[in-house]
This record gives sequence, structure tokens and C-alpha cells, in this order.
Amino acid sequence: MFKSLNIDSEKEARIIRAATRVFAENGYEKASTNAIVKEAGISKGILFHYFNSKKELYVSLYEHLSDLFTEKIYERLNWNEHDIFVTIRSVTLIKFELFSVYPDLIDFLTSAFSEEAPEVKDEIEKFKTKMVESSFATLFSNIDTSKFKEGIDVNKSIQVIYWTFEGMANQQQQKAKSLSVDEINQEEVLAEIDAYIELLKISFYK
Amino acid sequence: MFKSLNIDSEKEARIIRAATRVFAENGYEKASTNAIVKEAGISKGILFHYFNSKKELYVSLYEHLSDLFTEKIYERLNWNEHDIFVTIRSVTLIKFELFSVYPDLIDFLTSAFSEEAPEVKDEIEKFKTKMVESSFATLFSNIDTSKFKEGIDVNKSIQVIYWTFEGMANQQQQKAKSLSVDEINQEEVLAEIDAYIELLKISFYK
DNA sequence: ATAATATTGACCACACTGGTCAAAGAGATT
DNA sequence: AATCTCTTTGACCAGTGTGGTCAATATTAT
Repeated sequence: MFKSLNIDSEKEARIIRAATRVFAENGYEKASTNAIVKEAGISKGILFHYFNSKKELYVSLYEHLSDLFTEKIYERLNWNEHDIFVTIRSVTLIKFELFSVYPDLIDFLTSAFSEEAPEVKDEIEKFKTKMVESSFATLFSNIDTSKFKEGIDVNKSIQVIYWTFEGMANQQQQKAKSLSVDEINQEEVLAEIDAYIELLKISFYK
Repeated sequence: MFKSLNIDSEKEARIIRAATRVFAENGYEKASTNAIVKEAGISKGILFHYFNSKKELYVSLYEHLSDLFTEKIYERLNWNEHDIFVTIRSVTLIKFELFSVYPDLIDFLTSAFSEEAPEVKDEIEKFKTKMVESSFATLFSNIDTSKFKEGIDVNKSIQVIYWTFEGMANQQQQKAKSLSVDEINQEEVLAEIDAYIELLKISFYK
């Protein structure tokens, strides 16, 4: 499944979205397959026909989504870019893009990262190393600090920038979940991102 | 209970901490009373002797903790203060203070705020109005904007300040949970808070 | 000793769990 | 229209965990 079995792709997306949401919200053990099939609008039988067990569903989903994530990251990110704002802007845009397809992708990957359930822990661990998390560290450690004003704490400035983007993402996510699925934003969101970048540049850059 | 019944206060604290954690992590419906009694180190019987039902436990806990929270806020906060940094510094210190006594108090109140379980929703709703949330709005709306540099977006600056403190709090909370309960920090944390305040003042204030 | 109170944990009916499988549905081929 | 193949259903299963009870014990006060 996800690649092997032939399946209506619209239904596949529904299953992925439902499973992602339920696992992200409850973690592996407390997530209910009944809740997943209900939310995906499919029968219990067909889920266990595609995936033979809850464990297989979880691991397949994890592999599928972490691949999708790293793929997007590598496709869109310039690893020689040393301006923090250019980098963080790209990362944020990728996040929004993924969010519009699978709203809970990031929540799922984050929770999977610290999943403790013995049944899946080892399987997840194997993929962790090749995850972008370590690459993210290099991405943000190669930052050109010479652009920052003299006399200010560069590391703390970077933290502030990071927290600002995190805050923006959370705020937007909150808004998107209460509103309907249609995409009011896009340009509006982009404008807001750039406004914050401008503010932070004026404040922290020479 | 919490005020009515006589009870060893050390045991009471254990029950509160356990219930707070479990409810904060799982929400009302998915929280297990078995998990609570196990974590508090008491028997099932005694919990239902103090509180007659899970609902009563939840509501009592909510009332107790939200009282404790508002009390601390009103006791420590100067409502005529218009400097955002003074205000947000106080709020942050209160949060840390409460955290050291009941680590999950804020998580619990936050989750209770959006609790959907029909059994408790109405009871929670009643207290919401008198909560500080609205007062918080006034607290941060009366901010002296004349101190900010000309030409920068004041509202966005305030958001950045807010997100920075939120980020700091999360980071510290994460650290505190992995480390032991002893309080390495106190002054170290305070120094960090003040360092960020200095950075933001230099950046945003005239 | 006795009475009163605080505390235990085995126990209950029941809801929900991951997983199964006979049967029904849908399409294609003859 | 009959047969065959593949997909999908949902009632059903044994097992686990639920909120809550209560006779029995431990503890304290008299």
C-alpha cells in the first residue's frame, strides 16, 4: 500500500489524512483504528486488507510522510544560502505548502520523533538518523553572522527570529483549523511573513 | 475536598499533581482515573471517597487551579504598568513560580479552556468569563507605544516580544522535565530573561 | 477494648480495542 | 445471464481497560 496496491488515490489521501490526524493527536498506542476508519469513511476490513496491522499502518505512514517531507526540503532548499531570513522563509513556505495537503504532517512527524511505544520505537529510530533534523542543524549553524549589528547577541537574535516564525506558524495553523479548508491566505500569509522579516531585519541587521 | 475534607496536605499535593498531569496530557475523556491513582500513589477507593466522580474531580481541580492562578496574577501584577517588558517579565516569573509547584498547571488550564467533553464543558464555561484571559487583553492593550522606535510596526513588535517569551517558557519547561526536580536555574533563568529583554529593548525601543 | 474513621484493592458491568471472515457488491469475460 | 474475480463491508470475537462500588482491613481516638 501507498505504492504497492492499486487504490483510488482520492481514497488513499483520505486514509492518510485521517491516520495522520489520529496518530498525531493520540500517539501510537492510544490512537484507535476505529477512529481512523470512521474519519476516513472506509470500513474496518479494508484498512486491515491494505495494512495487515496497526503497526504496519503506522510504520508505512511514517515512512511515507518522512520521505515526502525530506523530498520537499531537498527540492526547495538551497544549502549554500547563509542568510537566515532567506533560509527560514523557505522553510516556512514549505511548511505551509505541506500543511495545505496534510494538515497534521508536521505534528505527526514531531510526535513520532518521541514515540515511546515499544512496538514501533525501533522502526522509527532507524529512520531518524537519515532525517533532516541533523541537516537542519547545519542549515542554521552556517549562518552569516557578519550581517548582524555590532554589540547585539547574535545567538539570542537568531532564537528570537526562530521563535517568531514558530509563533507565526502556530497562529496560522490555529486559524486554518477553525476556518474552512479553502485557501483565503496564500498571498496574505506571504505578505505577513515578509512584514515580520522586514521588522526583524531593521532591528537586527546592520 | 481541597478545602472541605481534612487530608494530609502532602498527599493532597500528590493527587493534584497527578490529576493535573494526566488531565493535561489526555483531556477529560481519555484521562484514566486508574492512571491518576497510580501516579499519586493512592488507592482507587480513596479518590472516589474524596471526589464522588471523575467529573467532580475534574471540576474541583479546575476551580482550585484557576483560583490559584488568578490569585497569583492579581497579587503580583501591577495593572497600571504600561511598559510591556515590565509586565511580561512579571507574567513570566509568575509562570515559573507556579511551574515549580505544579508543573502542569498551565498546560491543564490551557487544555481545559478548549475542553469539549459535554460532561464538563458547561461547568468550565462558567468560570471562563471571570478568568484573567480578558484581563490579560487589557493588560497588553494598555501598552505605552510611544517608547517604540519610529517607523517600525508596533503591533508586530509586540507579537515578536510575546513569541519570544513564549519560546523561552517552552524551552525552559522542556529542560525542566528532562532534568531532575531540583532548581538549578532561578538566577540563571532570570539572567536569561533579562538578556532577552535587553536585546529586544535595544532593537525596538527608541 | 471499643468505637469511629480512613484506606484498601478485588470486583463489577460495560465500552472499546485490534483483528477476522463469511457474505455481499461490482465489473469483466464468456 | 451466468460465471468468475476482485473489492469492500460490518457483525463479530476475545481481551483489555473503564468509572465506580463496597466489604474488609488498618489506623486513630476514646
